[in-house]
Amino acid sequence: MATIVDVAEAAGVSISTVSYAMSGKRSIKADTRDRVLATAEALGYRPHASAQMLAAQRSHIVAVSEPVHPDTDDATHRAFAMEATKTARTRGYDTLLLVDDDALDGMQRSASTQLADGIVILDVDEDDARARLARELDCPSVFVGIPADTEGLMCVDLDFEEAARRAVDRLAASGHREIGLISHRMAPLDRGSNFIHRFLRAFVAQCARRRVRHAVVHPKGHDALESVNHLLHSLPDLDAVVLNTGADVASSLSTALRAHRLTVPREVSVIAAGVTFSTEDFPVPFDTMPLDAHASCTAAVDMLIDAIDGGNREPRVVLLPPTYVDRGSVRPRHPGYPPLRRVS
Amino acid sequence: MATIVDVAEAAGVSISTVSYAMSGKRSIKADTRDRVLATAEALGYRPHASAQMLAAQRSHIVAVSEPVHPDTDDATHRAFAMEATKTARTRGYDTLLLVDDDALDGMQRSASTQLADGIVILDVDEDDARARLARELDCPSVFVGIPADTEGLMCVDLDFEEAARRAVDRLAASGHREIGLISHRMAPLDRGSNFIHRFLRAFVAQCARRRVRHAVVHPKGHDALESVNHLLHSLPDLDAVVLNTGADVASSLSTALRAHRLTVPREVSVIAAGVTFSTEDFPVPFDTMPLDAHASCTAAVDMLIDAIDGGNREPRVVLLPPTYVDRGSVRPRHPGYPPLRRVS
DNA sequence: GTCCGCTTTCGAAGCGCTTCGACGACAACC
DNA sequence: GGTTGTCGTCGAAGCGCTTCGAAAGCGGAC
Repeated sequence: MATIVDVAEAAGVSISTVSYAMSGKRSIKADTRDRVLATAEALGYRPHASAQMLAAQRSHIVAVSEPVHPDTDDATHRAFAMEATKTARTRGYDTLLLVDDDALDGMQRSASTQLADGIVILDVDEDDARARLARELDCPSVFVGIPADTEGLMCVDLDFEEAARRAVDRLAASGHREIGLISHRMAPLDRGSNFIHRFLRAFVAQCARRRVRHAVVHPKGHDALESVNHLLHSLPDLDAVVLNTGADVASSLSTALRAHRLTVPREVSVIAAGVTFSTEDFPVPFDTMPLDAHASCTAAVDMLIDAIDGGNREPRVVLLPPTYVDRGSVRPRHPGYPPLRRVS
Repeated sequence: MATIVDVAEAAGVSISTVSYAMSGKRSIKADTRDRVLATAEALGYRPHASAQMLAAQRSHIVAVSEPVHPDTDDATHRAFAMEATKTARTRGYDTLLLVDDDALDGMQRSASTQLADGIVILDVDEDDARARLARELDCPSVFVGIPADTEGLMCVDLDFEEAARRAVDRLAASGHREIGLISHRMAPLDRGSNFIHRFLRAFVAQCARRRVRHAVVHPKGHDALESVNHLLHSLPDLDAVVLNTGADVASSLSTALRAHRLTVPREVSVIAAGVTFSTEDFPVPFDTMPLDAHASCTAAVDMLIDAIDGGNREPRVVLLPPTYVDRGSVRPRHPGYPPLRRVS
């Protein structure tokens, strides 16, 4: 392995010149710089990561805390880990994976040994032990998700409340009067997964505000049929369904409705909100306000890096506005109702 | 942040004594050691990771290369990443996640900057560019999966060939004469995903050897019905199905068979082989030879660490013998057939 | 009393890089 | 001609740890 000393000798300069030529932190005469870079290239020189970390007091590594629960949705889980890693990489950072058994320990360890410059925290619960730890650590961390107590934290997430409100508003405004929400299963809800609660509360509140009847169901299995049965029991004139659930349940919704002689959007309008999967390939695609792992992770990683490099550790909560993708699964209920203005 | 110097001063010893007390690499008088450790504890001393790496010339980090394809199975993907990380952690190593865009670059980078001590390579294709790169790098790497050319590589995987043979043997030995294989979709197969090929080839060969008729189908959608239709077209007297496919297809198999008035194991025996999901909670659980992410990753990480710390870089291919879990989904075809001896 | 060997501890030399202060050369200015 | 400033480069001091060789202290053998 060639070291900076080898490059310096081969190029006939001092090691500090090599360092500055490579980092660009001081001006170096153009031909010296070119010669140094060419020499480095020729020798296959790659700076030694730990030497660089030690000298620069910066590891260019971020830790990603990603707990796994029995009810974790694999696709979502993976998408967030991957997107966080990708974004970090484009910013010059590598990512260290912290798994659950090790969540608190791992944060503690990577922070106090200064292995990581910062921490991204995924899959946040309403009452999350990692939030308490994050406040103590003097290593910046960003939460992707909003715990109940955000005091002193930096958080980023889709604005689930706004997504719920927009879904209800859009349905109410186009004349729907009985809206069913198919939420997530009880397990993650009980655990306190933050966004399910946020969506649910905002949905219920907005239905009250708009004076539309509503019902909520938490599916048990993978099929939507049981959920649809439940909803129709509470709302015999069900005319809209909002989905904030997994791909399995969502993909079987049309079939489940058909079992009751209901079709989308003729008898029932559907909006999927805050979901990671795409409904594009469904037999009947649904209007969607996606939970975009890429957007969330990019925002989170950028905030983290701004805290590391820019020193901006101001606690704050950033809510990303939902985007409404119209796929024609919402149809006005009253004949002659003015055509909908396309939102977004 | 307390450093080793702070601990040394507070404990009234030299820094080398602190170092040895903590690492145990030289004997230190018991009461000195205790005093040092107590002081370190009291000061909240954690050795600085990069300083340790630099001095010891060892990062205690392994990189995990995990490409993502459009056809990647999320659950499997996640299980392997998590298990690799967990095992590494129990051995004192952290894991760096290398995502696809960055697969070759990432390996190159983490190896040549000595950021990683070794590399675990997941989701291996038959013709994998990472295999070529691994041969050049002087950083040890272990493949979880077997590429076509294993020259100079260290590889670990479930013995898919043996799993296929055992499935066929067991079915043939209990009188089955028409075995259908539901394999994976075409996409990963075309891409060259190594284990699908290995299973497939061994299955076909063993059917020929045992003189049983066979047919193979690659499902298109998530439902098994279409695959069952195909199999029944080729094998009207289908009496057994071997599954080497995803959870979606597998979970709908019983229903799909029922559509043809076939039940498991009455008319059709079923064995799932080389699968990551459990069939335990299926309405009809299937006999399974699981692809155990934990076992594979443990073997791989241990092999890697033996290469790093033990210096054992001998190229080799380790095939993990399949375990047969009997759940009663295989029933002898001929009345009076001697009861099966439990394999496994 | 001397020498040997053992245990326990220390000092110092790195590991490979970054970065600060300084220095030499040269041009510009009064 | 001296002063000032700028540019390009160098030397050396770290960053916080590991590890090697050696020294100090001590008991036992001769």
